[in-house]
Amino acid sequence: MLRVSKLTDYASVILTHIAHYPNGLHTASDLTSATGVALPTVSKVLKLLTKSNILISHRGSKGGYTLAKEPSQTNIAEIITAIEGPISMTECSTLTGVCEQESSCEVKGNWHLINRAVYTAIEAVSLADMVTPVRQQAVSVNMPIVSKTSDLKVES
Amino acid sequence: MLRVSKLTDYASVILTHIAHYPNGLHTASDLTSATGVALPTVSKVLKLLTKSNILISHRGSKGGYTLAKEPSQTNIAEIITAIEGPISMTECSTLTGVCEQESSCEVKGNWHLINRAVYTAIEAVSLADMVTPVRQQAVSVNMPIVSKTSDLKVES
DNA sequence: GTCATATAGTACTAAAATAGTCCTATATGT
DNA sequence: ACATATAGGACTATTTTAGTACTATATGAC
Repeated sequence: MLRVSKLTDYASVILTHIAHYPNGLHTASDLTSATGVALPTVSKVLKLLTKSNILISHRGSKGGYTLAKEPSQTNIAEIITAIEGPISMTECSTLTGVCEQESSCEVKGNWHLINRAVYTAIEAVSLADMVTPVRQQAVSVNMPIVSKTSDLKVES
Repeated sequence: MLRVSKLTDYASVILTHIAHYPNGLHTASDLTSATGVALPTVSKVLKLLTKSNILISHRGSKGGYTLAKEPSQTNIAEIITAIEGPISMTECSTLTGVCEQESSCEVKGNWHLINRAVYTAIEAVSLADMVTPVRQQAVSVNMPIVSKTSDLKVES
C-alpha cells in the first residue's frame, strides 16, 4: 500500500496530457476524450488543481484550462497535495491533538523524518519529467535512485 | 495524505517498544499495557508481523513474541509491507490488468520510478533508528535528507 | 495427563474514507 | 441574448480500514 488515490492518478494523467501541449487551452470534455476518464471526474480533478494554482481556468465560451507554470515548475508533491491535502505518513504529522498517545509517543519524531524523506523524493519529480515516458526496464536497472541513504541516519 | 494505516502506525510503536528490550519475550497483553493499544488490535498486528518474519512467536505458557532479527536489520518498508501489503503508489505498480488504461498509459513508467524513490527513502530507516527518539527541531534543520535529487532525473 | 496460558487463523461488523455523479450558479465570447 | 464552459457544493454508493470475536492449536508447569 502507501498509495495515492485514484483521483491523484487521474490528475497525473490529465496534467501530463496538458503538459504535452502547454500553450493550448484544454476543456474538460477535451480531456475526457484524451484520457478516457469520465467527464464529472475530470471536472472534479480540474477544479482541485485550479484551486491549488497548478492550473489557470478561463470561464465562458472558448474557455478551458491551461498550466499556471512551466511543466518543470510543478512537481508530483504539489499534485498529490492539491488532490489529497498535505502529505503526511501519520496523523500527527499534520494534525496535533488527534492522536491520544501523542504526548508520550516515542516514534513521532522519527515519522516526521520519514515523512520528510518521502516528500523530498516525490518533490524531485516534475511534470516535465512526466512528459518524458520511461521504459520500465530503465527504471529497474537505474538503482539506487536515492544515492546516500546514510543521510537518513537518525541523530541522537 | 499518502498515509500509512493506523495499524502500521501501531506496528511501529509496538516494534519500537520490543526493540528497546530485544532479548525479552513479549506477550500481547504486556504490549497492550506498554503501548495503550487495545488487546485485539495488538494481537492482530503481532500476527501480521510474525507472518512476515519480523517477529518470532512462541506459543503456549511462557510464550510471547520476540524480534526475528536485530533491530538494525528490520526497516520501515518491511513493516509497512507486512501490515498493508506491497508498497505501490498506483494500482499498476503491483497488479497488472486492473487499470483499463494500462496499455496506453503514458505515466506508468514514471510512477514506477517515483515508487522506487519512495521505497528507497523508507527502506533507509531501520527499527534501530526508531529506538533513538528524534527531537522535532533536529528533523527540520537536517535538510536535505535525500541529497542528490538529480539522481531522480528521468532518462529518455 | 490436564490445566492454564498464549498464539494461529478466520470470519464478521462497524466506521471512515474515497469515488463518482449531479445540480445550480456564474462568467464570457459571439 | 445565448451557447459554452468553469465554480461550488451536496449527495450517494462503494471500497477500504479498523476493530472485535470465536474457535483451534501449541506448550510449559504441576
